[in-house]
Amino acid sequence: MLKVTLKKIASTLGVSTATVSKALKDYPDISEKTKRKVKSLAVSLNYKPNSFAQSLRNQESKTIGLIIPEIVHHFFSNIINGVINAATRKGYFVIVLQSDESYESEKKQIQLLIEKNIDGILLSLSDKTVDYKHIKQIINQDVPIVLYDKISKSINCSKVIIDDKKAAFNATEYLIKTGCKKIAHIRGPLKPQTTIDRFIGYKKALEEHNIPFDKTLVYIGENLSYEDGYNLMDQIIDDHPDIDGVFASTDLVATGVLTRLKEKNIDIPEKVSIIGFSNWFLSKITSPTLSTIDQPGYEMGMKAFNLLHKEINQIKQGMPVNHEVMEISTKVIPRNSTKSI
Amino acid sequence: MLKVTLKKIASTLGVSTATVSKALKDYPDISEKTKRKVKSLAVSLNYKPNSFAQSLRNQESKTIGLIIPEIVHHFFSNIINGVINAATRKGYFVIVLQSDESYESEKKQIQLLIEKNIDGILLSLSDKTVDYKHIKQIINQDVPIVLYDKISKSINCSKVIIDDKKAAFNATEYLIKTGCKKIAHIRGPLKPQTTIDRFIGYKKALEEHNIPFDKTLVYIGENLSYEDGYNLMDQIIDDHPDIDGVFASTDLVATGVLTRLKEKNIDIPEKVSIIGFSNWFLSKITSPTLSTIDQPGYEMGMKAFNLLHKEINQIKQGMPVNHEVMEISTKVIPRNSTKSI
DNA sequence: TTGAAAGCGCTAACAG
DNA sequence: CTGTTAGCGCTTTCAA
Repeated sequence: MLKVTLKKIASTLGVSTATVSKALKDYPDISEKTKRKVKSLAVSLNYKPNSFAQSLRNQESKTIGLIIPEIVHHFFSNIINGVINAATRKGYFVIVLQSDESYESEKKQIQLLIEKNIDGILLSLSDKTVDYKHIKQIINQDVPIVLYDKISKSINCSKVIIDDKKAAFNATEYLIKTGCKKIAHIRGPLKPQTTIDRFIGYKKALEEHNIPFDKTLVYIGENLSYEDGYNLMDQIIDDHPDIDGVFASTDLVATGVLTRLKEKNIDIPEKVSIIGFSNWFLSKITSPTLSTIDQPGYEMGMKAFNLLHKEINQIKQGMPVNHEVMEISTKVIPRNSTKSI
Repeated sequence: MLKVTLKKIASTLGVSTATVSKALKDYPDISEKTKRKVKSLAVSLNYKPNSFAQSLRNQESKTIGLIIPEIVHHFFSNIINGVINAATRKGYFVIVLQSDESYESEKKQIQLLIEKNIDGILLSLSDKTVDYKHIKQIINQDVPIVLYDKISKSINCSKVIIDDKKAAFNATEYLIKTGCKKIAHIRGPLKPQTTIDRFIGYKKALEEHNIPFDKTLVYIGENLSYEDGYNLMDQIIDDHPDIDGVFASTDLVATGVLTRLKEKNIDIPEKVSIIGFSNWFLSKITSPTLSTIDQPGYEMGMKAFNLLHKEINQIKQGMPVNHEVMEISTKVIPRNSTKSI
């Protein structure tokens, strides 16, 4: 099957390519008759505009780049889903790239996307990203960018985030309201903002409810893995046999905690209550089911794309871009690993 | 920051764009001196070739399309991961699209990708896809396509698949070898090839081990969901109180089965053994842990991309393309929901 | 060793 | 209402 171009249509119809181009786009200055002729021939020849030529002319590709720290991850795959759905709806394609939580590859991916003349970038900072030169540089080049989930306050651009402090506050408060008095917290590594914020939220909830903060109740799960939860639970019980609640930074950790408690025949939630974070798929199928915080990845992906889209249009129309920080609200999902209020 | 083009470099250096272009690509017919001059200016000006122009000239975008039935799914996100990694390594981008298991959107996505002049397509058929005109059409247009996972034998193109029959055979045989004599099978809906093949494998294993096939032992889980497994287990026990093994079509179903059995205080694996399919993440954290079949999505994604890449190159070089069907091997992952051999 | 020129396919300002 | 023309930025042939 040979290529059908404007030129071919023009020549077989004995008109100019300009006429054909305009006719197909319903320009008002083309007669109905010509439009009909052109369109019907275009259809019968199965004409498809060459997107490269269009991009070259219009300097836009209708494609954005999405950089994900880790694709195989329930929360992030929900984000991918949200982004792609929002983008598809607006006629955009999404190129997905993985930074693997590495600073180096994050830099490289951004570089690649810029070279590709992408219309905009959606990025979640890798845990290991320490400086932001690479990002500031692309902002200077007027490439629209929106940060989602893992962000940095020192970057001046639009962002979509979860209020981790508030979410952690709510999780902890929920435990308190169901009667817990001595609540351990398994947090992630020291650096990432999300772990810090969740820790702060935990602390604040205790304070507001007049429970003295005890730093020996805070444990670090380096990988926030199932094993971390499983192993730390032993230590927690050793250190504090009278513990009655655990707020874990992720559902995975919480599941490890839960498994270990069951093995030790400690009743959940009667003796120890557990609340996780993320509302992963698996929290619905543990036994008992896991109370958690819903972290709406799909919505976040949608919002992030829509924000980016707005900026792309603003820049295209030469309007001033006003950056926006959008906060997605989270909520406690009560299940059976906590007592009822 | 203004755009740096070949023209700009050429004019500031007082040479032609042709020379600049060639110098940057190390053409042998350019003097070392000019090359040095050109290259150093290009670097200091931070020159990036315009990818639209390159694509237009070369008729290739170094971008492929990946159509996934469902992004938020452990197996498929592994596939995405594999594809993206393999593609990145070869300098390709991956546009990800979701068909949502709908025939209509599958058709539309393919259409969009073709219009985008993508270099090739990776596709897993949606469950609802009934005819293959849309796919045969793109094959006729010489757009390289590789089918992965859910395929159809009546489409003539390269494919990457798992031998579901063999895998299901192995799963069932494993149950038999660990002493099971009366094995139920929870299969998926009637149409998709994968469910059919898994059913066939199940049946064959029984036959080869002289266990008469009993069709009342085959149950259908319409959605292959946790709930399906949970609910069907009641029925299975009612119908066949002496059941001693269950081969579930997915780990999710198996987890439902497992939970229900535990609730009924039926010992796993002593009284009833369970084997799932896919080696989802969750199979490692149920209690008891779930024996299953490893379905290597990552590897599948890699292989699928590499196959596509080969075809892209063959077509580019005008070579004849020989389609290839690649079978990824699976294996039984023994865990604690089955007895030891 | 270098450059002029054509052209990939499309769009849009302008002229007729 | 239609066509001419120029050009987006790059590559490559051919001539100098």
